[in-house]
Amino acid sequence: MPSNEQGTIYGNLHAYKMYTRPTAQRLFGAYSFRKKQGTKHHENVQRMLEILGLNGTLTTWGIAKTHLDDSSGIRTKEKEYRRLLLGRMARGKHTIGLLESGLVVKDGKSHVKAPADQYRLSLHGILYCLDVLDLTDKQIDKIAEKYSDVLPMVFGKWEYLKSNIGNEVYRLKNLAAGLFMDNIQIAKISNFPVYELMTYLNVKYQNNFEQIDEEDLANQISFWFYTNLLVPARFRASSKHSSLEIKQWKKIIQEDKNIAKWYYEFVNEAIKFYNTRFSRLKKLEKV
DNA sequence: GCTATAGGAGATAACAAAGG
DNA sequence: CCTTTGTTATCTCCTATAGC
Repeated sequence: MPSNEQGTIYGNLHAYKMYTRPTAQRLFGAYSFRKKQGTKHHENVQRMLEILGLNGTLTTWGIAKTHLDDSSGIRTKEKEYRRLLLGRMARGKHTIGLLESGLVVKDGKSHVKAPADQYRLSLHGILYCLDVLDLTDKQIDKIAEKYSDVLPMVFGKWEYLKSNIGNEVYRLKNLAAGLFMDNIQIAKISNFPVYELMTYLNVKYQNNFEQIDEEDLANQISFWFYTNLLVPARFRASSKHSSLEIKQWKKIIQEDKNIAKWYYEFVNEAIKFYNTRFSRLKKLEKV
C-alpha cells in the first residue's frame, strides 16, 4: 500500500542510477534545453522543473504565476503544467508525467481557494536537475535554500558547508551524474576507509531498491556526500589536491553537533557490520 | 508520408473570497 | 444578497510535429 500521499514511488540511489535517471533522460532530455538539442517537450518539462527547483513547493497555478501575470494567460499555462505533471491519456494510451516518473512529488495542499495539490521536486528530481539543467552555482544555492528541509543534512547546512569547503559543495553534481560508490578504485585512493564506508552505505539501503522513504533517501544521499568529500575530485591516486585533508574534514563534522551525532552513528553502524563479519571470518580459520 | 505523441483551446464544474 | 474574479480540476476534440 502506498504509504505516501506523495503520489509517487521511488527507490534508493541505486534505483536512481539504474532506472530513474536513464528513464528521465530518455523522456525529458539528457542535456539542458539551452543547448538546443532536445525536443520542445524536453524544454517544457525542464523549464517547469527549474521553476519548481528555484521556487520550492507550488500549485500548478503558482507555477504559471511565477512568469505570467494576467489570469487568462495563467489559466492556459497551468493546464499545460498539470498535463506535464500528471501525464496524459490519449487513444487509450497513457503517457507518463513527472509524478509517475518520480521526479516530482505532491507536498500538501493549498487552501487559498478550493483545496489544491501542491508540488515540488523529489530528491530524484533534484538530482536530475543538478545533472541535466546546467545550473549556475547561484541557482544551486537557491535550490538548497528552498529544499533545506527535504535534504536537511546537506541543504540545511549549505551555508555552513560553503563557508568551510567553498566550491566543494557542488560535488553533489557527481552523485546526480550517477557516479556512485560501486567503485573499487576508491579503496586505493585514501588511507581513510572511504571504500568501506561507501560499501556499507550500499548495504544499509540495499532493500530499498523498489521503494524508500524520503527521509531514508535523504540520509543515503547525505552520507554519500560527506563520505565522498574524502575522495579526490580527479580520480587519480597521484593527484592529492582537491580532496579534503582528513583534519579539515573532521573539523567540519565535529564542529556541528547535529552532523557529528548523525554521521558517527552511521560510522558506528558500519564498524559493527564489519566487526560481525570479521569475527565470523576468524571463526572459519579454526574449523 | 504515417503514426504516435505533444500542443492548443474550448466546455464544464466546483468553490472561495472580494466587491457591489 | 448576488455577481465577479481567481483557482483548481477534468474531459474532449482538433492540429502540429517529431521520429520512424
